Amino acid sequence: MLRTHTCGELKKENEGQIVSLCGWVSTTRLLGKSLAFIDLRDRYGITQINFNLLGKFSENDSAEKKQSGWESNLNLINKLGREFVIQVKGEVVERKAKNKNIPTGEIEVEIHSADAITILNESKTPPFTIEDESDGGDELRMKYRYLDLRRTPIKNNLLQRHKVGQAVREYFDKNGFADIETPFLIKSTPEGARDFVVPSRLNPGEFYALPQSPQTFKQLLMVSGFDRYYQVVRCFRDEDLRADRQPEFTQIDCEMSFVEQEDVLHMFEGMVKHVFKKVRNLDLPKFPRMTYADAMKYYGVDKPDTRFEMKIVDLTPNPSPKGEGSENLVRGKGFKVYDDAELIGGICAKDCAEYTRKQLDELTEWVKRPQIGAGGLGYIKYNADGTLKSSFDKFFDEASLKKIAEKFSATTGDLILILAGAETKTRKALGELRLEMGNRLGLRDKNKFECLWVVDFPLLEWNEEEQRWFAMHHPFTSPKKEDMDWMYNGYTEKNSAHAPKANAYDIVINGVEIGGGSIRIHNKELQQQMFKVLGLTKEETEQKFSFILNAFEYGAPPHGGIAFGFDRLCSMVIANEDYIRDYIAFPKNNSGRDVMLDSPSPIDEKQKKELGLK
RNA sequence: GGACUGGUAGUUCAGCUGGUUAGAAUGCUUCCCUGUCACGGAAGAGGUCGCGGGUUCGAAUCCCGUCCAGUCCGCCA
Repeated sequence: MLRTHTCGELKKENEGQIVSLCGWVSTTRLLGKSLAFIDLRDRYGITQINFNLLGKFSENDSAEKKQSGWESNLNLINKLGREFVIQVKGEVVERKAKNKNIPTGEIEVEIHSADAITILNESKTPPFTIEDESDGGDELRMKYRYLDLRRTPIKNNLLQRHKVGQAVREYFDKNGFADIETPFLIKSTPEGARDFVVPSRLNPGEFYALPQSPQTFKQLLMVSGFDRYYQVVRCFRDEDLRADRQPEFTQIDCEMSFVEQEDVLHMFEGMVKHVFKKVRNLDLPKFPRMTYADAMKYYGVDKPDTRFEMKIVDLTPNPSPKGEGSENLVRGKGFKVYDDAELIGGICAKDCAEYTRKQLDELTEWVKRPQIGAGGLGYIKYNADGTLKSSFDKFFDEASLKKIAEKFSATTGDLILILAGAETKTRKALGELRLEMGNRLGLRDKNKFECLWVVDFPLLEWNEEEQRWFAMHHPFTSPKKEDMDWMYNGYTEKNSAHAPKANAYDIVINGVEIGGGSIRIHNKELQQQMFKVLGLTKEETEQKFSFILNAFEYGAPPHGGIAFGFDRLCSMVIANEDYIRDYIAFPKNNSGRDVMLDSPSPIDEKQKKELGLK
């Protein structure tokens, strides 16, 4: 070993020891001609080297010897640049001036001669500073990712990610789950995301697909009798990227046999709790359940951020057959927008009645952006003096406004924001507005973790454009028992009004979808019927899915499972954020490029020919 | 496929209602400094203002196009 210790472990107890350290020169500080400090950094920390440039000589040593020793010391310290890799041998001594900010701050390693330092490798000046707060932009940091990974925050993210992974494996092992690998070179299937595809040299003109997830394999493993399976596995989807989406990402893929939905929720809630306990020492309370319908109704999304309330209030008269909200508070006042709107809804922002015209105009512009797409923004200010002021005063008297305010349980000082328009779009816009207000009011607390299960997802959605049904989760999801009849007789209806519900569930933390799963179909006839409902012909079904249909003929057990986005789970557990690139060692940029490798790249003609591509 | 924001020194940014020699900080180089730890002080080098075209006496600045990056929408079973 070139070192006896790491740069993070020397403490006062080590005083007097002769040690050898290896690491990267973080900074050098030269103070005059006789004293220099070197911050030596490795994965474990930083240790200060105290370099006495005058050297250590006995009285008998000649002046020339002292002079040349000093000169070579000075030469060396001037030569040492940032990120040089060096080995240092010296004595651990207590510091005269201690640094309370670092764990090794009580000691330093003292050296007197250039001979104590071996340059193991030189370094060019790095293009950005290797510090906690780097001056480097994203693109540059990605290009020199190996340098970025030297920075403490990113390094810690990866080490914490390792801990999350260990906690996951520990939990599964303890609960009898077997880690079984599944292939990467598989078959392209319709439905779902776009496949990444790999040409086959041995079978010219034919292609493998990379798995979007090991879905069918894990089901086959259930048929094989491995009743508890998991895998931390790479998945591939050729879709556009986002801050929380990479073309290759890691799933914690899980499946269990002989279970019902409740068993699955219980088991994997346990896993998430275990991870939070192990990594952050947090004890999470039991995760609440919310139906998909309620999530959409009160939060405008299927992944509500429940760290704050501000639920959506529906003002549409007779919005549902049950007659909820049937009281007419908005129609027939002469305000055409509300008379015509399919949905009128709003949120109540606590203590925002003081919002200025400028702030409201800004919010209006915000909701009118094409990404949100609202036509406009209505508001009611419940002033501190009890009066009410709205953007539609022309049409509403104060009593009417008061009634609306009551519906929101608003009190003086509150601001009610109202959107109106087509139902789906408006509901979504309200959800976005709610999150935006949550941001502005600082309600999305970084120290808070609110987990919940969203359950009872619709099994299928009618797609108007393609005039066919789409599986909301995936085509292997089983319908709820009470909707079984629909699968055979109801599906000819071409709208989502009576669409069946599924035994499908998502786990959501702070408004981020961390994982999702379902109880699967394990019956061949039902699976065939599902493909039929989805518009696949018999031939397509046979060609694409015969393997799983065949398997179902040989005693498939009832089974269900879940898959977690491991990258998202990590970014959430480690930093409570929704940006995964800093938790992946070598991520890709917005256009799916690896800017370090400059990949993807063209291949040469010979290679293409060999693969049957030309 | 679309919306928005950005692209100026090695780096992060300012300058952008057109007009001297395009600035700051940081990094880099040299010198000074014996307890620093974001060390301090002095000096210096460093620029195809993303690219192409246009308007103009004159463009980093205005216009058009284009490329790249980021965030979002669509998309992501």
